[in-house]
Amino acid sequence: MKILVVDDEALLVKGIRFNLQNEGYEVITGRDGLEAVNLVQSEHPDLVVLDVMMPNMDGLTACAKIREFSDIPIILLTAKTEDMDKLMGFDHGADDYLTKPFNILELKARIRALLRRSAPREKKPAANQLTIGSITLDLDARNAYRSGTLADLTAKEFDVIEFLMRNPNRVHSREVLLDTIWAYEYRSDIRTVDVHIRRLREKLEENPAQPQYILTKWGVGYYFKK
Amino acid sequence: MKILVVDDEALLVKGIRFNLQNEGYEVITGRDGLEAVNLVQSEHPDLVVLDVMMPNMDGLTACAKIREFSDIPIILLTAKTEDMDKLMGFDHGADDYLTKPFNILELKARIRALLRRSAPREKKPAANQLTIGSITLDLDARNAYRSGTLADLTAKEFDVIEFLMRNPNRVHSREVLLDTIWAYEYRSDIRTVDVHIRRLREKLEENPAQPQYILTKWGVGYYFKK
DNA sequence: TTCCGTTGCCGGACTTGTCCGGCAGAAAAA
DNA sequence: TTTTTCTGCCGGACAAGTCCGGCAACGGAA
Repeated sequence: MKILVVDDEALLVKGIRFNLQNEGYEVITGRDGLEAVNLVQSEHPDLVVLDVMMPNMDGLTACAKIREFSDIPIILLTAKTEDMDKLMGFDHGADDYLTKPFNILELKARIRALLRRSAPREKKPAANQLTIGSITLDLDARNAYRSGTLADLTAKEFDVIEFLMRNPNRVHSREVLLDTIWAYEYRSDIRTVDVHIRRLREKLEENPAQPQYILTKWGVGYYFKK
Repeated sequence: MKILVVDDEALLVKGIRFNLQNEGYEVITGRDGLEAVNLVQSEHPDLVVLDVMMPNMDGLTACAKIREFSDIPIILLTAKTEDMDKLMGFDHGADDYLTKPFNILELKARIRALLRRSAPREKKPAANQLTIGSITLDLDARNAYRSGTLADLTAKEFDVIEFLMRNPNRVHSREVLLDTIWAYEYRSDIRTVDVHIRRLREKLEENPAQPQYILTKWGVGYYFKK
């Protein structure tokens, strides 16, 4: 998550940056309203924190400008409570307001709440994936993950592990695997399966010598243990 | 727009109700947390204002309960600033927080901001464009931009990149691309896709030799990386 | 004419299949 | 039960095959 912080008080910006980075956000900064608008266009942040009083272009104008082309969440900062009161009477398109000096915990909480609300729209295309134990397949991207880290599988390898994971706890003979995965390609050597199993273990198992998922049924074939 | 206000101080509720109704909102009210949860389920309001200190069930618990079945915007009210500080440290699933006594203008402004964001149901005859990373498509003008500068794509090239960007992070085989993009035109050679991909990379990637968006899944096909 | 979509070709990179020696597990024998 | 035999599995190495990207060129449409 990338956050843009814009204020002409360098010290304040530095403090906010430090705190947000500790929280795991990526932070970019600007000094005035003009910069703010440009940075939103070029950097595509996920949220903007804007001071109201700034040189070049004030925060309210910048806020309106940004709203012309983006629906990104915006938090406005004001120095005085009186300004705040005036602010509240109108709809500037901002999503939240804070009066300086503010509690950094409060800023964090408000950022969290806004991101939580605006985030789900990106997640929507519900990841088409298949997870058993610590192994996950992303069926769209055709990627496999072991404990969250990407394992670089080849096309055939992915075909094999997908078939095994779609039919777990069930032993498949080499013949069956060849027939279904290798399909109508010419029927190759039966040991080919062994090699693919071995490579999958190397890439997906903690300890390939003692696999806990891709198991051998002696004298029969292979299966994926759930 | 229907707003649910829940607080055990009848006078405060009355004041808020009066103000919000003047603003044109429909207002329903409750006295404790249990009622709050039930009313959200039965009345389906568009937003909830919840006091933290209440009999029967406090506001935080009610908030969590509501979050189990609804994504409706929630504003929490606290009596003391100290409570507020504690509140801020955790993520309760609320969207906003206010300390009593508060300016009624501020409450109105926050309600307005939350409803604006959660009601994109009337939205978007606006800019018909599609942006991922530094690549933007203008679907009306059928123009593509790399970091804001126009890339001069041909018709087919635009068709290809549009399809890829509409289905990002998902691998498409050459066959699928030919079937969907070249559709009912006579089925041409499969390598045609390769050439179009190459030209798109030349026009849209910083470094076409090491593309960061238009990627190859070896042995499978191509995909657009988000 | 110029531009665009298509096709063929080639070198290099990557993947897949095969072979083989060694070893582990299962079955048979003691 | 323990020991022996044997079958099947594993892992390394290598060879064959496949795929990809770049280049060049052709034919047709604008």
